[in-house]
Amino acid sequence: MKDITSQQNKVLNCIQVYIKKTGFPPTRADICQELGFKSPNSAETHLRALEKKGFISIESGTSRGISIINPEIEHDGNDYPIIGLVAAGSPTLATENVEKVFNCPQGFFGSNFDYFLRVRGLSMKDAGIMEDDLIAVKKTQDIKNGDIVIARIDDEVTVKYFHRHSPKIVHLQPANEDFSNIEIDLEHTELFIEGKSVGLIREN
Amino acid sequence: MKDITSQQNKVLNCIQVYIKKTGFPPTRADICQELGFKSPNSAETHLRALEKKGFISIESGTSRGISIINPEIEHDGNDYPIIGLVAAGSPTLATENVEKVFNCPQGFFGSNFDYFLRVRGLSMKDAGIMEDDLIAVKKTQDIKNGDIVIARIDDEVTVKYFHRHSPKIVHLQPANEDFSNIEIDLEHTELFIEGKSVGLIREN
DNA sequence: CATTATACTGTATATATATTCAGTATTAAT
DNA sequence: ATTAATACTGAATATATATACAGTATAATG
Repeated sequence: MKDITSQQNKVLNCIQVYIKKTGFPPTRADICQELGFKSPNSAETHLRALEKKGFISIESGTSRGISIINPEIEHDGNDYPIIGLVAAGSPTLATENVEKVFNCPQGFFGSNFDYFLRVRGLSMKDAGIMEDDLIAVKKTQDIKNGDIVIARIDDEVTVKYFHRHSPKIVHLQPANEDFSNIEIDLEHTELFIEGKSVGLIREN
Repeated sequence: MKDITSQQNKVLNCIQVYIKKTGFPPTRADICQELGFKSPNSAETHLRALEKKGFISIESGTSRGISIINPEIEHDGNDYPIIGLVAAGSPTLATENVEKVFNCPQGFFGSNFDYFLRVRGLSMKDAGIMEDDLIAVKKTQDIKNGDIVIARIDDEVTVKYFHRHSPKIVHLQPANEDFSNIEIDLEHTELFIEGKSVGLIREN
């Protein structure tokens, strides 16, 4: 993510606060009023800069068409997004990945979590994780050996047991004898941990 | 919370999905397009009804000024008892069997259900049902072959696949090769079906 | 039976809003 | 030294949008 100037950061914060307060994004004029600008073009240019740098997206010709990209995931109450476990690509909250939202009380699973991941394949079947199950994923890097993690290698996302063999070697173990262990040398391969599983839901 | 009609519910869902997808609320026209209405006034009247009933708030004179009001968390109809799968005895709702209650939105699993059953043992592990999982049980006698049923033989309660071989012979099949099939001759043994599994929750 | 709520179509319009254009000024980079 | 990015004011405008008004029709209610 690119650099952001202090003024642009003010605008970004302003947008976030406005959405939190009202439930919908601000207009150019709203931003001007919040930050004391006198011309809507002040807001416009900041918005275009933020868009160019990838912090927001602006829907052209659409009123209040601002949306924040990759925000801290805020579950506005109790709706959690369900994200399809696509073969390639990060399971981000990019809109095209959100299957639907699922209403779930806070603290449903002991730990808090950020989204649901729809499971594809049977590589974790011996851990009781079946096709189409919903894994409650908590975005965290705090992983212990034996945790079930959502890992990304390049653009491939998988759910596996996490085992650190040595500072540089990590094993991603399936729970299905038909699948083989993945050994990762962190020296040569980039491993990104999206988070870990803190719960599971199955709809029959 | 007041009653909501099915059409109003569609509109409310439409708003939620739209916000989740785009980051901002829909216009009247957007709702019309999503739901197939031909007049913006169709959306308008539904919105006013939803506002009157307290599901949304509408900022007057403001484009996309719709925000969803978080309903009071209803503990009335949404607390389901968790019942321990005891080795002996029927999993009745007698208070002494209720571990605790679990708050869960209505319609959480497609079908309605009556209580949660805490799983003991691994006899259904190949069906992805592990120790300590919570099975959502619907009390019903409407069982098809292949359903996962909660069955009681004398005072023994088990969770198994249901297979009717003949009018008098029922097989209760585990999903674990370490356990053996149970064949029941209804002529000589009494089999009571407590209900069937319609969902599953796992807390890690 | 009259009334109210629901559930729409269709038209019209004031205004809310995005967006472009024309400037000015400062700072960082090439 | 010149370009590019930042950081604004101010005015103008096409259009996106809320919203009122005029109808039609059905079901529920008292």
